[in-house]
Amino acid sequence: MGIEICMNSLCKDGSASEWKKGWLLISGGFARLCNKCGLAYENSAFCDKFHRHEAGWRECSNCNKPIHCGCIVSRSLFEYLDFGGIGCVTCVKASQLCPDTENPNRSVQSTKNNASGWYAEHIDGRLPMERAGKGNLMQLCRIVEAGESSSWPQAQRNGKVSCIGSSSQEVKCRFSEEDTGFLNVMKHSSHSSKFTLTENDRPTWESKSIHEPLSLNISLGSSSRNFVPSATEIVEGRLEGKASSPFQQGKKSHPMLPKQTKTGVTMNLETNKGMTSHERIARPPPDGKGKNQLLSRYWPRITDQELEQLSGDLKSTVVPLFEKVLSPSDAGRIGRLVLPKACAEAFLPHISQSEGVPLEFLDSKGDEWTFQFRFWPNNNSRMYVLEGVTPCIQSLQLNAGDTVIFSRIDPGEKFVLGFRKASNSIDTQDASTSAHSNGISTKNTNFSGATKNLLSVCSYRDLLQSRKGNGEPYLNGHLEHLRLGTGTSDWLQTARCEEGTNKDPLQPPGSVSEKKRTHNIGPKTKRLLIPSEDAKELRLTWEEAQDLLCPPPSVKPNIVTIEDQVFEEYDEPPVFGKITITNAGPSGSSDSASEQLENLLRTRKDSKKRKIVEKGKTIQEHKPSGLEALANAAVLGDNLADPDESSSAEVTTKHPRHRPGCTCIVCIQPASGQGRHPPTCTCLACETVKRRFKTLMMRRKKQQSEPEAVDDQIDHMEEADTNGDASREDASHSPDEVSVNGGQLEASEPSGAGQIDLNCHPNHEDMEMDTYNRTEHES
DNA sequence: ATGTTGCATGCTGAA
DNA sequence: TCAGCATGCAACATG
Repeated sequence: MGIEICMNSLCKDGSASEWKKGWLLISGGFARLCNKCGLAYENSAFCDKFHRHEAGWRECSNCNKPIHCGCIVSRSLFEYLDFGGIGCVTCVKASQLCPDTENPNRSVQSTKNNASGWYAEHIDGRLPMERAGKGNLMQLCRIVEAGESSSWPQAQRNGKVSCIGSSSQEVKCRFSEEDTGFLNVMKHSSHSSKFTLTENDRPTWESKSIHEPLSLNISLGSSSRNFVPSATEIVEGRLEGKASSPFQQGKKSHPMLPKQTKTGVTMNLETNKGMTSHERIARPPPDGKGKNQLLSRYWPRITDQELEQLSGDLKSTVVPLFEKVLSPSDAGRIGRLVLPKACAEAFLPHISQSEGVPLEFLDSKGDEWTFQFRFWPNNNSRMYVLEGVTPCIQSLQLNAGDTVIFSRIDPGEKFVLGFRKASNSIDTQDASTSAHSNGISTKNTNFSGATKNLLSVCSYRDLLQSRKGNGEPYLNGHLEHLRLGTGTSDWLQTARCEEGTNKDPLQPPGSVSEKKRTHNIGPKTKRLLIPSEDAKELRLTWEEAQDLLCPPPSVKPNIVTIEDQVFEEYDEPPVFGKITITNAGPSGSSDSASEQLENLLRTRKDSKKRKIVEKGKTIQEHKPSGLEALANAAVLGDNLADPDESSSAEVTTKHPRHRPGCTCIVCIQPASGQGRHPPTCTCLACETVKRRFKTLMMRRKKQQSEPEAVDDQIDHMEEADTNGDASREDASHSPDEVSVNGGQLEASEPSGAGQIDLNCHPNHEDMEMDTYNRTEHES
């Protein structure tokens, strides 16, 4: 260690016998001061004594006490004020603990004077207790004393982390919530005069020592009655365990202070950026029964901006209560949304009868809904549900995995049902277990007519942008497809646009029917993009596979009936690979792939019924096999051509796997247009079928005699074999059934299925020939 | 046949 | 170990 000198640049005394701690250093630790300078610092007279003639002196806006701003020595001795100017800690403290009734116009909304520095230090994990500035310590102590902090449990502190994923961010979030506690403690009870401190105003050790006993029941973001206990409440120790009903408490509530919801983090960001925070914060629940037991997963995660906007637009307080990730059951047609018991008992009216009570909700579009809030007896307990939510869920186009945010309008007894869309299953999972679900809350609540849009998906997009910019990893994969303007107006505009596109809440454009939704709950089934894994799960009947075909653009098909089955006949091979939903039912073809897929799935049921009806009918033997092969080819991808043809096969746009002149069963569909082919028909199709049947029979005989030789081939045709075997085993099936079985595409490895031949796969031929054989014999 | 309702069951995560 | 909750299911209602 080198020679120690007083860190007062005007002193630099290196011979002091006694040393004192000075101000908190940016790099950590404390300034080392000689006894003389240290005493000056302790007496808050350092700048007065040593910096008297330097620039940067300002006066407290309240008491006019001169403070040397910009000096590290005095950084903890003042706060910046919202409306400009600074306030010395004494005045700040006074305004915190006593509602400013004498000077309501003087906002002491504090931002921070040293935000970035400390913040960065926190992020870095360098949080030495001893780094706390003296003024901060004093300030904190006063606050704590005033708030009887000893009675504050720390229960809520555990939820601090959830909102952010990385460790550093956890720290960040932790501070934010703690700060919120602070904010709440310090805040004024009116909009015009409130004072909030942010993390940087706190000594670092606060988070480790004093905060340990601190409770953040007073939550963040909470506003009203339940959220923000007044200083009086704090002093009286009524913060904790006041399990009075929210409604009861509401009567004594304070107007919500939107800005007070800013957390330390938020404040930091805002201070630094001059803009409203987009941080999505897991807000500890407001005061309410059992709030202490509320799992953090239910903490409402709502950005400050959203909350501000909400409150501003509503001209009232919106109190985020809790949120819940919708389960399939919640989002299903049953119309019952299971409420977390703790949340229900904490924030919703107490109900003694199972029938419950109706509760009025405003959804994000401003629509009013009335849900029955009730419970069921369940294991000597209760299970709380909201009944009749289906229309609302539909209106908001919510699905399993999305998050609904329950808020309350204050004053008033109405609830606000916000939501946050889940972008994918990851979100769904995470959202249920941690706070880093980062969907966007999209809420449009039209109350006063001007702006009905409140929290909404759009705001989530906003968040996305801001956070993605920060490289928040947990946002990856979340709503990347969403874009949002950066400002509130954009946000609202977007929300309104969204609203405008959904004039009919019960039938939102692009929304699937209730039935479809019921059967396709969850993000995965809603995805337009079907990854390969999912695609492999797709199983098509030959009829459905038919939908994968469409005529060449310039070709008009002839209608051919073969064995009571109607075919489209093309002079040229059909284009392959596009779902056209040619027989998709009343709606016909759809524009979007998802709708088409849903139509496809929907019609599958009809197809099966049809097959049952048609059971027993004979079918032209080549027909299913060819289509099966097509179906297989459609799903299984490349290299499906016959080995004999694969070498020369060239993918064309008209018929990707069939070269010109291909004689596959599809390409050679009879051109007679006369319908049913007689058994003696010698058309190309029938001749081919017959020829292949003979080939098949020969191959079978050969297989029986040389099973091993065929096994090799089978190994390369696993998928087709499965189908073929199934067909053979189920010889009693009707041709249609056989075709169905054969046509269903197994989720096989592409490599293994790559040998399926559109033209004359032996096993398929086997199958089809079986069918054909039976058919011929039956006829 | 389909939808609704009330409850039971079993899994999961928290204590 | 147990409470909470997602979901199944039977009884009932409705078309």
